[in-house]
Amino acid sequence: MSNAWQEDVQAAVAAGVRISDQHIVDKVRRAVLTQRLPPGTRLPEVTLGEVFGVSRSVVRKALTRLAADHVVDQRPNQVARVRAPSIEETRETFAARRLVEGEVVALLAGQLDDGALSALEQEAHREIEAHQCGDEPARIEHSLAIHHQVAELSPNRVLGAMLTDLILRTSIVIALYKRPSLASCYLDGDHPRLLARLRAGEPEKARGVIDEHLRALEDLLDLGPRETETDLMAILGRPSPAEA
Amino acid sequence: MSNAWQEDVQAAVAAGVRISDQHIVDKVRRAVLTQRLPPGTRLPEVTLGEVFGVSRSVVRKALTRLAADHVVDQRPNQVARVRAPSIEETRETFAARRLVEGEVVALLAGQLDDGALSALEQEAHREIEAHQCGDEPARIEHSLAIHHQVAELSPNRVLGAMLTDLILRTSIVIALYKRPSLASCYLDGDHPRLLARLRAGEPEKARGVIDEHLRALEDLLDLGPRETETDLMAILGRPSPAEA
DNA sequence: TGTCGATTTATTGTATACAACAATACTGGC
DNA sequence: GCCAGTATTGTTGTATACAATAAATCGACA
Repeated sequence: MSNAWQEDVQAAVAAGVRISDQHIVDKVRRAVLTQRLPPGTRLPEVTLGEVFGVSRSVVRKALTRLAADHVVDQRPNQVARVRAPSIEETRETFAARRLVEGEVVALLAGQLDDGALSALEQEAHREIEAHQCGDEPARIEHSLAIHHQVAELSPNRVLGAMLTDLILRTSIVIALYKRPSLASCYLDGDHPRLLARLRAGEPEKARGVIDEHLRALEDLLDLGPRETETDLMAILGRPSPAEA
Repeated sequence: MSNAWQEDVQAAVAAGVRISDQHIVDKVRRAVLTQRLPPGTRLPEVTLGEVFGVSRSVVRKALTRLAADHVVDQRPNQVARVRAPSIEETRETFAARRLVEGEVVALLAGQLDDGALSALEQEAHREIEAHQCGDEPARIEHSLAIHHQVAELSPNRVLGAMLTDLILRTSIVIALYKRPSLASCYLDGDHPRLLARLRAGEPEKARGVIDEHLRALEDLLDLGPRETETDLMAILGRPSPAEA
């Protein structure tokens, strides 16, 4: 029950930081992203309230927003749970992200000033460093930072917001379906290649790089037919897999 | 203050229909869509609660969800208001919808069974009838039904949900920025053309039809430079337009 | 008369109490 | 030992009370 998670929060509370629903949303999102809160985890309102030192009112608002962000499942009269997207939805999420992020980088190609480009290149460089050091959490951090900045920089803010959402959802399912054998989902050179296209102002090439990048990422996941265990269950005619 | 709107709600309450946050969300969404609730309208929690016969708790949840749907603006310590997207955001929303709906219809081309296709064609036919009768509300209803069904039928559910959101947002800004001189935003033959492409199984043609359709729709709006009045205000150096 | 300031009002933020519902555990019968 | 029915517990749904904040109003003063 008691995660290392609670310590951060209690420290924040002790420091007098104002805990609002936004903070809870951020904390939970981050915890889900880093798999400290694995899919299916129950998130009772009172428990969350105790953890954050607020009442259910605040927690409820946070949960509603997290549900809108597809991070948790909120069903009537039932405890909220961390969402566990199906394999099918995972594929669809990747397809959607290819479409949206492809368009965003195409729009961005040749339109970025040197400052933004440099910041991106710095993140890419740090990602490589982190990977060489074997520091996977840091590597993920920098990789996410690149995509996140791309979303932020999108000239089309509507698409940018949609991309932010899709990056979050993709990250969740990557954590969920990553092949255990793989130490990392690092794809060598993809990010520098993308940035080179952006700098060179080649929209379609940039779109192509992103498309390949995301396809390669998806291929790294274990999205094949279910494992033997669950397959047997299905064959034996279990009424409902209880899996969204 | 008292709209015809309230009557429906009070009738529903009298009929013993269970009013939940979902109902409020639907009602407000619909009212915004049909411009019975024009952009900028204040939506105080107590007032809404009285109208629907529920307490603020329920209203708050509904407002939070409506904010997530980009229908209302919910800022801290401030009364929620019906969102008034800017002209820039309007253009971006249309661009996003062209991208997403284009992809969806491309995925759909040649993949629909006759039942779904027939249902769509019936809506298109009824739209034409309504237009010929001069019944604009009905025409909008049928037009929306077509796009809505396309979103529902999307093999990629993630894209489908995104499209549903974009259809709503587009409808809002159409109502907002429609040229007053125009009686209707009807585009002759576009929908039948789309359905023909879907039936024929021509993905790229279908994408092209949607793209043109949405561009034509956008061109029907008054998205030019601001009017003289507001322009003067800007020139005179008003500190902040206070308009999201 | 116009503007600044204080007071009042309107509205949201938060906590809490109770009701309704779901899931679980327990007990009695078979 | 197993199943059904019931009691209990856990959890969410809703309403309400009070605190905190923002907006509006009014009044004093220049």
